[in-house]
Amino acid sequence: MPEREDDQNIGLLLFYPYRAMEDRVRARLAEHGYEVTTAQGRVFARIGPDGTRLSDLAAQAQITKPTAGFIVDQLERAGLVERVPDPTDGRARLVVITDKGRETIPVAAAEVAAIEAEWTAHVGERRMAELRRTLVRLREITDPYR
Amino acid sequence: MPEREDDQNIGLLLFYPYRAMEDRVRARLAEHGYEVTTAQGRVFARIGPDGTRLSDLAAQAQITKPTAGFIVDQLERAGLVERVPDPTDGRARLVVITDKGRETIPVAAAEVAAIEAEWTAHVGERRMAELRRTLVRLREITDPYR
DNA sequence: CAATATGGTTCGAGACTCGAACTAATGGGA
DNA sequence: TCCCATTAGTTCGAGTCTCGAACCATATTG
Repeated sequence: MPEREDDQNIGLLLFYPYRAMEDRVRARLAEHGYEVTTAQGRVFARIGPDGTRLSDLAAQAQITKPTAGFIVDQLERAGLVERVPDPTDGRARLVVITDKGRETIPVAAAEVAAIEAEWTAHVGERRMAELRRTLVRLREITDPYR
Repeated sequence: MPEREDDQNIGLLLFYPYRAMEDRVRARLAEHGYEVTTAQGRVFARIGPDGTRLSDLAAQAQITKPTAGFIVDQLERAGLVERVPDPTDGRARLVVITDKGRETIPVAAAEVAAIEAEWTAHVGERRMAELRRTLVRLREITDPYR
């Protein structure tokens, strides 16, 4: 993303807090014994409550099916997810979160909440609420899925 | 970054527009014959007007020195940057943008401007200005450098 | 029931990243 | 002046991430 001149480039500005959050959530999970890489986290975070197909994970994370399969293999070896047959389609399998995988969710959520609290303390309630609203709006035109 | 429940997780929300921008800038550069990968772009974007040391690039991009060296090797082979001796320190070298490398800047800047215009059209002037202000504030506590 | 489409996997290769160990030059003291 | 801890950068080996192309199995369509 070459681009210079006054680092107020909004792309970079979006990146800093995103990276900070991702790094801290990963660090927190590691403290609790869950060694999850960035790539694994991005896939894992997109698994729905009732499981999600590999193709859907790939589409939403904007990675190819082989890449998604590679990541799911790792998550499966780590015991965080498993592949079960999709009852509605014999070709498909659903990637579902295991009980062990589910344990990570409150840990991650707590860290996210802590970070959001810090950010709110720094910029104020109003700005944080506004930030969230604007990002939700932007998602409408920047996230091809949903 | 495992975390679910209501995709209003602000980490993800930051990520969507960031990714959209990065992808489009890269695509635009490719159209103009500049094949720059994500990793290369992130390093290139941090080279200052008078050149920057490898260690500084690594620190700012939060990658290790070997990784930064690997990327700079590629950019150098592509003719976009070169390493020149640092006149103030015999151990160091400055990574500087070549004339060819400089040609990419207006191309990327134009695409960034176009995207910002689209975003502004979608959320409004006021919200965009507010978004930028808030992100600048957040950078103060999420970017260890600067 | 053939033809096409869809869900996933396998294969081979390239890009990215790191930690550890190393070389070269700097900058303080004794 | 000379030694040595520090800093800038590279080399090495290994592991992770990513993709395109080719492939298999099951659905779906006409």
